[in-house]
Amino acid sequence: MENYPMLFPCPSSSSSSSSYQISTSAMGISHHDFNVMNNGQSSNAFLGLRPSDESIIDHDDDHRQKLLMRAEVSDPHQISERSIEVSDEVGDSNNNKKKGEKKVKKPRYAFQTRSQVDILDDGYRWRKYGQKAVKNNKFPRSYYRCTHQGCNVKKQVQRITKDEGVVVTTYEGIHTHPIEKTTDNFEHILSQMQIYTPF
DNA sequence: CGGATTTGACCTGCGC
DNA sequence: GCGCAGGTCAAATCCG
Repeated sequence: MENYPMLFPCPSSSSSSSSYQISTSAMGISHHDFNVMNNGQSSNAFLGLRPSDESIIDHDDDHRQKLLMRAEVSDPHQISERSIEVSDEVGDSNNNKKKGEKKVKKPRYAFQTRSQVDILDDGYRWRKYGQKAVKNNKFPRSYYRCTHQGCNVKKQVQRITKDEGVVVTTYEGIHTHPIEKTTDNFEHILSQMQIYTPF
């Protein structure tokens, strides 16, 4: 089984409606329930019955709408919490922009993880190319690029002021290559997360 | 020595 | 047009 990025926009969605395929194969999150928060309303989505399975989450046509998903690990002994934000900014496939052409934004996926470390091992190799202080946040935002040749995926990592234990990782673009480390990637992330207990 | 990181400068988009 | 904030570049530096 090859490993692909955890999330990617549905490529076959030719209409203007926005749907997303969630590939759970990359990180083996095949047995976790996802509670999808959408404008305050929640509905359940179960992602990835088997490692090769994909689920599609639809949402309505508001062009810049974001889905907020809260994921909880089913195992009660290993309760952690993370949320995934899907920013609906999928451009056309033509990324080489010429002069005067409108800039095409790539889809972005943001993950919130409760973790002591900023950099989670997601199986890809990243090179840092910038760091910037952001407004209303005492922690700087770091900018990374995938080091794989020809792969233009970027990610931003930022710890939030409101809750210093939470790291927001934003991915931009789609990897053009399989994941570089194939073993236990998601377990690795889980092991780096602080256990979250609501009490 | 080569690849990764740091960091100030520069670029760009956006709101006023 | 101007200023601000976010994003990127690239030279210097670090480090294995």
